[in-house]
Amino acid sequence: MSRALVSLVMRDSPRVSDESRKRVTDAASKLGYRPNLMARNLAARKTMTIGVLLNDLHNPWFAEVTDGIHAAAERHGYQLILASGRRSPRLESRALDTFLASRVDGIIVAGCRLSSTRLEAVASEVALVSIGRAFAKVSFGSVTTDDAYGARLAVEHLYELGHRRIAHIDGGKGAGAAPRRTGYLRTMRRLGLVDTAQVIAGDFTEEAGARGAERLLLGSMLPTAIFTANDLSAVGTIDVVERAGLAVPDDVSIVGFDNTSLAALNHIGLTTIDQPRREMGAAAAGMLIEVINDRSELTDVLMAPSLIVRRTTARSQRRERLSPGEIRR
Amino acid sequence: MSRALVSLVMRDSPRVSDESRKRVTDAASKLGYRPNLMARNLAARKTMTIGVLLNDLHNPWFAEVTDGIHAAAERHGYQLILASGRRSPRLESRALDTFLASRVDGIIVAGCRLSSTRLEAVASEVALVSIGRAFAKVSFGSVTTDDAYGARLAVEHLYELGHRRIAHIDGGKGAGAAPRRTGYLRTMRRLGLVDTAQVIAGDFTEEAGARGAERLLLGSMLPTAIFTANDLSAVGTIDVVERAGLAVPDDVSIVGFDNTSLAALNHIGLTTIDQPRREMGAAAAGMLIEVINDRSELTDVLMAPSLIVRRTTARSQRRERLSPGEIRR
DNA sequence: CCCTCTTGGTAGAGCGCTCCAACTCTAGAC
DNA sequence: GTCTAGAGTTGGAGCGCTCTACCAAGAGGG
Repeated sequence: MSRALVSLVMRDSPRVSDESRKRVTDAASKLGYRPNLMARNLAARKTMTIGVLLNDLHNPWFAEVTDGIHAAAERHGYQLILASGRRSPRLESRALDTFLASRVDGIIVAGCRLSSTRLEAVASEVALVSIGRAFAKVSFGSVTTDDAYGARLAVEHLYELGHRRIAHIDGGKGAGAAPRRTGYLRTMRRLGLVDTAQVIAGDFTEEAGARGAERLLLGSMLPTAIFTANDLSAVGTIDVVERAGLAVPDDVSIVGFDNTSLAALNHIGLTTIDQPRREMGAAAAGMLIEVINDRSELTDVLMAPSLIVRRTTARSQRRERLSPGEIRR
Repeated sequence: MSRALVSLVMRDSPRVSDESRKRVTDAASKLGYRPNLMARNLAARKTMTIGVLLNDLHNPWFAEVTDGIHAAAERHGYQLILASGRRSPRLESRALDTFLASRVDGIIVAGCRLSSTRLEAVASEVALVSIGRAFAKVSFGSVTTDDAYGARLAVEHLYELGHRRIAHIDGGKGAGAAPRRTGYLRTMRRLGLVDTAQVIAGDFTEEAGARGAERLLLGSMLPTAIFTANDLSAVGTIDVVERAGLAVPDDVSIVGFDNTSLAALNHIGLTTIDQPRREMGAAAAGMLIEVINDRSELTDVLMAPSLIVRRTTARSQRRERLSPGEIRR
């Protein structure tokens, strides 16, 4: 048997007779032979692998997006290699270099904080899709939720419940933070609430949500509702608000963003804006694979968010403003 | 300049003069040259890569263990490739095949559900360390917490608070579930509580915690305390208990296991058994790298768990048993 | 009976690196 | 002035595959 024959069997080509296929597989299992992926990829000049860069393994959002990517990739015979950026642009950048050096066929970055210039450079070498963050005029694709619209849904929900003093704890430079912030501000303006709008700086973490809540409690204008940039922040905010002796939602209503498994925990029951996370992952992987196989072009896909009402929002009590002294007992 | 010289520069060998090093790097950046990892690994017969198999991206425990692995690997110049088993042994097994085909230098499996036979087969090809689950008489290493002792800490804590009817919602076939179960049973026996001991089947998920709690509420012997196999289950249990109109910890105390970020959320404030997750990851990676470089042998490392008291446990009210009717209002 | 076509198989070049042995220079030792 | 010892560099083999020819043999057509 020739080397080439074995190669054909391993790639299960139809050009082999059943007899020699059997002979090869028998011999292979007897010898414990296992094709060397590196040699194969080197010779074939493709890897059937997609590199997936996750920004923060600690945020359940990424786990759920990954599930969607995984499902779509598997359907097309692609493998995944994951890397965690651990919320550090330096590590993110390094992970991308590794992907490029490994000659992955395509890259998906989820919630990536890297500059469009850096991503553009990567995209010039291999097809790339960004999830959760869109970029203007770039040569790579994106799959995002309409974050601005999501923010609008959140604010309108609170408005309909009678809230007028609605604050926003934002996501800083995080993916999707900017459109959520502007969506909040635009909606507040449209509803005639410019005077009471306030944006507190955050960064998508629980701690940021807690710090933001502390600043609001100390401030001169205590809001009756808080819209946070994501669920993780919302949980931090709830903690601080409750510890200050205020009740959620009776004294302060809170809306998160993402509808991660965290928000869905009954014990938390967070009202939030849903992103179709699995679908986003699947859409990104699907588009990427089409592009890898030259069947289509990279585009920007916008998914529709929706409001999920749980137990952290309620009708505003319109109670008079409390002084900080009364609150922090 | 010869190919070999470029190769030396790329691996920054000390045997190159500063002058030619500069010439090479200049030319490389001008041409946008990027070493091909596959070719390098193929020729070098090593990959400087560790494959990490995570059982469930949705459980924060894995994110935290991965942080530890990452830190140790980076310190020694090793890269990580992650794979998610998505709680399915079939996918776990396939991911291991991919690792082997990619010729990773070592493998770490975290919370893996695969049989010792299967892992043994993998370990015969490449160094392997299991985190969170120990195996008897095998040729691969492990890093685990003393789960039985952790369970004992939990039960003793509850006992000291005056609880006598303590139930356990277990982790089924999950990693570490068995020793936690036996640790619970042994301690109950030692404390003379055999009669009231009861183990409810679970599987380390929130849903399992919820279902387990439902069964306990319907059962004839309502416990005053519940020890769950992990934090995720504990959260599910809390939900159901509270929804049934009982207060945690006033009516029912609850202890989790793992001390994940979930337990630490102030809003949850779960009393739990801490596992040094980062240290476990770091120890596993450290041991693996030592073995890869033939500097030591694989061993079984046992870490000490500790009790973290938060707000889901309190002194038993020793109230008389409620009938199911009274409870589920 | 010759020719073409198809099916199943094979030889050999090459993918882009590393590694080894060997080679060329200096520079210092005696 | 010769010898030796590095320091720096290089050619070539080889890692384990795929891929592009190309070949042999039997089937079918005229």
